[in-house]
Amino acid sequence: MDAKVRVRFAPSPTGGLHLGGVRTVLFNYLFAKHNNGEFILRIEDTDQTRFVPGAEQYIQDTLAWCGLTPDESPLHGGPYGPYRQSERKAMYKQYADKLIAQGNAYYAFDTPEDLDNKRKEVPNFQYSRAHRMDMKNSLSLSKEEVDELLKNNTPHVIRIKVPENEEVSLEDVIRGQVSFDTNMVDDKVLLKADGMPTYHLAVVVDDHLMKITHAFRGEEWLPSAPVHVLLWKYLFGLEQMPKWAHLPLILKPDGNGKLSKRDGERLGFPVFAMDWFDPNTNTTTIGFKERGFVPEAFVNLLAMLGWNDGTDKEIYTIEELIAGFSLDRVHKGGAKFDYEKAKWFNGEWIKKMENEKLAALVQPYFDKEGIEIHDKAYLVKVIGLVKERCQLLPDFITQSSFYFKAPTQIDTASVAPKWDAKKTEFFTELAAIYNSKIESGVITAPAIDLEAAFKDLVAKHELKPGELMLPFRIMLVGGKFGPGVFEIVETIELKETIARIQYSLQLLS
RNA sequence: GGAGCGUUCGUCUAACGGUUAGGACGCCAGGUUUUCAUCCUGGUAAUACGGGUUCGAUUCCCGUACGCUCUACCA
Repeated sequence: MDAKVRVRFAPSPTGGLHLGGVRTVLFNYLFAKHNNGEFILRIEDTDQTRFVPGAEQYIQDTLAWCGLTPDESPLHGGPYGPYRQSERKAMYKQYADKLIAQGNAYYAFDTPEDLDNKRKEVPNFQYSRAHRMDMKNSLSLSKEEVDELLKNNTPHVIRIKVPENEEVSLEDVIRGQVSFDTNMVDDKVLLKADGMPTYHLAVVVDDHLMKITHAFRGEEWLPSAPVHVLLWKYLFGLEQMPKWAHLPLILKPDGNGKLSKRDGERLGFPVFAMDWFDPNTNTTTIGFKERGFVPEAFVNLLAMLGWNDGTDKEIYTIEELIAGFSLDRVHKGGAKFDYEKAKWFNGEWIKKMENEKLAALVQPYFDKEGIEIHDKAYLVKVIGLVKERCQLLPDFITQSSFYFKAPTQIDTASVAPKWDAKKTEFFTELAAIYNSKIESGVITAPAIDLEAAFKDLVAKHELKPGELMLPFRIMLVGGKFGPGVFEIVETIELKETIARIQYSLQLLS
């Protein structure tokens, strides 16, 4: 009973991975690592009609970005492969056959049209004990008829025969005991006409074959859990069944309901982990990564959606999450996603991150803006100067581009009304002083010295510093934002400062 | 319609059956920053409702309401 913990994330490759999906991965991962177990990625691609090229790669890339690397996967391989259900197709049939032989399943020959008609005819139709004898299957037909149909390769499915008047229950790790009346459960299809298993069969067979000890999935699966429990009972025995945990849903911020891609578009925030290009629609949906989230923050904020360790701590490294994670502190209720708080998490992580690491993450955004970085060390320094005012990675562009090139837009409107000849005179002399320093070999000076010199000059001109500071700032960065004025001067150096003073003086004259 | 699950500030959440129901985000006010942001201080705001059980219910039980999920040869 003390088998090694093995968990799996089993997505179907149909599109981008959204918040809920990544959080399921995360909880799997944290649980596995906390218990020194293994985390497996299994691709559930049994529905050929919904297969989307690139989606599997996308899932692997997303896991890699988040740092939630599986121990076994289609990419990494492993002792229980293949890890793609489409490649395991041949394995499932024997289990379906076993169920038939045991009388726990039966062949059904109804066409999709038959089913459609029946659903129209009978209100609230369920393919179950109430109606199964009205349908065309190996329970309602004679043995001869069935043999004939099978011999002729008549398209058919295999359905589970749900027993009558039984109570099926499972002990959910998060929810406690959950019970179902089998009279309310319908005869789900197990093996489709194309020979592929449905999720119901595949999940049970693969979890068994892959020695899964704990099965986590979204709460939306709870209603079909009795089918899975029944299959475990018929196929492998209940004592072999993994422990189930049905995770709470991530809800849309306004109103109720599961968070969807559309909500993100409507409200203006990402829902997918990374950019997802859908080849069918030829559109790209923005991801958290591209919006400027760092993976550490993304993982951190997801962990806090439905779990906490009982303390007030909110910022966690992945190591701390692994150490503290426990399923009995996972919530039952769904959590509405709050983008404002998500950004706060990212801001906290940016503040806490090494400048060098940040520089590497920020560099692509500068490249995209066409801002050339000649000196890596200079970028690292600038990042240290502005990081506490950035929440998302692209904020570094607006907060620091003036360190690399002169602002093109100068907010002269904020200073022009109070501008006069005395100020022009002041800045002209300031530029001249800086120039003479350059001529004597000085490139820059410490901010405190620059400030002292500036104030001396202000006094000499019989002006007030308050009147000059804002104009100076605007000359340097273009607007009312940014770090301390003299820190900027120190960093961009005297020559560049003079150029910016002169440029603005022109605009103001 | 049916089944299952859920419900503490606007949001994320804490609280052995005994707390002035705590923290965080947001918002508001003040301070720091001669800008903005950060930061600091303070404020705002919640146990869905009704019955039990109990000396005492946010907490346990029942009911109601509301919400969600599922109800496919999709997962």
